[in-house]
Amino acid sequence: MESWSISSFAAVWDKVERGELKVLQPDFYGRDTVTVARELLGKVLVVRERSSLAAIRITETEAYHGTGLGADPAAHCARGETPRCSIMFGDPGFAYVYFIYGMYEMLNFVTERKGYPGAVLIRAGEPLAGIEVMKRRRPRAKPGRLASGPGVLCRALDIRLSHKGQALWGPKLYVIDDGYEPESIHVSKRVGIKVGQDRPWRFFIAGHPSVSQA
DNA sequence: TGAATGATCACG
DNA sequence: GTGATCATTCAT
Repeated sequence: MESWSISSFAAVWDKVERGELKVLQPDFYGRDTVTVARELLGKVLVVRERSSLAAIRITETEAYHGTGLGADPAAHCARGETPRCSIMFGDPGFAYVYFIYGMYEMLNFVTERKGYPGAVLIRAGEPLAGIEVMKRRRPRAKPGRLASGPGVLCRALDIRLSHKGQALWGPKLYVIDDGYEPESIHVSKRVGIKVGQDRPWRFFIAGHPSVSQA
């Protein structure tokens, strides 16, 4: 679809210092989870490698938040703070990564104010940079769908459990606003959950080839 | 439609 | 300690 000409981290940082790219700060995440999920569409996730980087443009997200009676039952935090989800109760702007189905990592961004739990699941993205290394990690995937799904997105970007707790403004993970504005954002029920289907908290860029469906 | 595959959590 | 569950993926 669209290519990102930047292929080295030095080039990214140069543009950040010149104000052409903006690294999202914790205040972006420290708001209502559903709003953050919607506004993350079109932002660029950069994973810093040794001397290069891998990057995707976020095209599909889901919101999970709340705890206690009446809270979103699909959220890990719904039944209170446990070792796995305690980071959701903490400061916003950090990665919440968990392992599921014995096979896949899932990448989330912690939202809301400290004390109230929330996170946005990053479900899909359009490959922008580091495409060769992503292909090596997912040799059977079609080029435009290297990160089309929350599990394979982590595979393509080599996001591991060890990334849990990483800040989203560096030095390993960066979420960047490069000025791109999605043309049309659609909303739907969340995918792959058995409860909480009444909440329309999935957001995606309409018609984008990296998204599973409309 | 179901197998793969293991961390997590609610029990006791 | 144990068993059910799970915000998935891919091949059948």
